[in-house]
Amino acid sequence: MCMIRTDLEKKFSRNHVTILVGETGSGKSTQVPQFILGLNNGKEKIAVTQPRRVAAINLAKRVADETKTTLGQDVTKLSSLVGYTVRFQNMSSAKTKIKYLTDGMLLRELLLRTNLDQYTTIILDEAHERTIITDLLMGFLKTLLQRRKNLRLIVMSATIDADKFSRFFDGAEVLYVQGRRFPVQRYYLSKPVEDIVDATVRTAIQIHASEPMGDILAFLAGQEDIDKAVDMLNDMIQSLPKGVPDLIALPLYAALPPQQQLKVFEKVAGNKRKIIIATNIAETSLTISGVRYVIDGGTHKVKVWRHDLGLDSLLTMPISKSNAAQRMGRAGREAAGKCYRLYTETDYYGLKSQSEPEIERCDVAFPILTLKLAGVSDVLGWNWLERPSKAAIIFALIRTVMSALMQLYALKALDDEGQITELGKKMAVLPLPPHLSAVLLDAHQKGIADPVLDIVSCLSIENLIMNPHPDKRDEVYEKRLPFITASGGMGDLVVLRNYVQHYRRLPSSSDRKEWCKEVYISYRAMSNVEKVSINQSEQDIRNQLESYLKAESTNIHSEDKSVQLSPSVLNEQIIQCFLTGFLANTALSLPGKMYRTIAGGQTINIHPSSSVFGKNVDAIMYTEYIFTTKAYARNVSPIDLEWLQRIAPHFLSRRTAGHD
DNA sequence: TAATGGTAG
Repeated sequence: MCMIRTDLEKKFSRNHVTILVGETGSGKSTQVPQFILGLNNGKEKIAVTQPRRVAAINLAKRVADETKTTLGQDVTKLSSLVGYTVRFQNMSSAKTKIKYLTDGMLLRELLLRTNLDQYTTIILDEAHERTIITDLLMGFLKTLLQRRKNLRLIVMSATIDADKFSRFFDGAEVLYVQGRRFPVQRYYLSKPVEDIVDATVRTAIQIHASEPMGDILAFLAGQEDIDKAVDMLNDMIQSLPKGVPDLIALPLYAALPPQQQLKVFEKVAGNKRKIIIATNIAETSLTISGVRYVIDGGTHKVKVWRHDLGLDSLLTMPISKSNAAQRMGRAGREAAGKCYRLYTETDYYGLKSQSEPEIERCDVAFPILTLKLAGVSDVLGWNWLERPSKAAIIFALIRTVMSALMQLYALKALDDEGQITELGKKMAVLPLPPHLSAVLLDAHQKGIADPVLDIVSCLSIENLIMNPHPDKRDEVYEKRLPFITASGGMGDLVVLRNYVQHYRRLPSSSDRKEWCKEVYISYRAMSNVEKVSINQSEQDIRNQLESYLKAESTNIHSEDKSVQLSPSVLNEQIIQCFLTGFLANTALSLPGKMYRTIAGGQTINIHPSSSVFGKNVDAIMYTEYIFTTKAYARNVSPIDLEWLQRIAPHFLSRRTAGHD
């Protein structure tokens, strides 16, 4: 770091709030906490937040190495100076001096113990990524600093947002540190290309034929393009002239089975070169050593919340300059590198300097409920980091916040005056999106939490059911068929529960692994849904949710009734619980296998991956609604119109007036 | 009969 330690220490001990600017890899995430620890004879207690779990865990391990201490909970070890806390693992104790944690964890601590008295210093790392949670933390911390005059805050960021952060914290001092990085040569296209997959493949072959050894990392937007590029490269490799080294093409995206993901980290033996074709997972989340060449396709997929329709859409969009810089940097981590941008230099200068913060593009039901829980009544006037300057932004914010408030009102989390209800408080504490919290609490009240927990746990984990490569599709679907048949046409939620029940009944972990592989379900994800044996420091989702419910049961009558019910009656009741959370996601049959949503009157189709696809049912409920080539409902269950009439008579009669 | 950027609790 170019700024010397004593200078930084002087500034940190004097400043209430400091903005520290430095590129990823400058060592600030491991060094700064150790500087702080030295300030006050080791009396400091430091929380360092990270947007991602892996980063929190790895940083804690590195600092433990550097300080020659062991990580952990074990308080008998005097040396347990460094620890970490993430959702599934707590490796920290009351003695931990430097605690790395995900920003979501710090947010929970803040909501449960408002003053964060256990810390003397809070370090928010990677603040420039502008996740919803980091943004919320900054707002809450700004208020907290007024109450806790002795609390030190350090916001660490890449260059771009430093001034904005400084202004937000009333002109906090901005300090700069420089990391060690190698130069990366940039190349642009002279004119735009039409087929980005083809251009990526040709660039890769050209690098391979003419450049010195070193691995290649290429960025494309999605799984489809990546699989296509890998297939094309594998075909072309066959016809490489003799004497040219071997080229090994590997895909990388989150929905890929973990085993295949690991392959990108393996060193290739001998005279060979690796090319990894990845989504933006390789931009921040995974670092692959040995990369000297980057090919940047210039696009990524972003989730955009259409509050007018109440649906998420996934769009392929141009990246921002800061994404481009991050991608380029991947070529210069170990030595000088080269970056091939598959767009023109003019196009580059036309890119936005950064992507829109998450809070501006996503469903804000969760952040709004969080603010309400924290006692904020005027959510529009709250000190949002994004101080809206343009009327358009204010308008968008109002519309987004209003639709989130309406959703929360419909879920009975807010009352007529917009105040948080008792139910809303319980919902806000559960680590689930508001809709799923509503479902689970309803199930708990009805005494069927047990089976609903199976399903809710599955829905709240990412990349559980994987998408097989087209070659293997039929084979995998055949293995899944018995579980679909066993659902008796009750829909995808019941199918999901059939999977969990089967998994649970398998006798050994190798059986479970093997079965997951057959049906293309992620074993790693499934073991987070439900771990069969649990260490003290580990918890799975099902257990975590169950313990929240137990803490709630003092005033709710809830003995488990699910075992007394026949399977079909139970399944009906399960779906009725989901209706209380997903009332807005219901649709009635139209001629021609189309459906019309009850709430908005839009036409939608059942996604072909659903077990209800092609069936003739009067009405459906779905937990996911996405727009790709058409509007699709995914995760679909048939529903009975009587249930709707019973649960929400007003909703149904008002909405279907005129429907014939 | 079509298709799933990445995170977090």
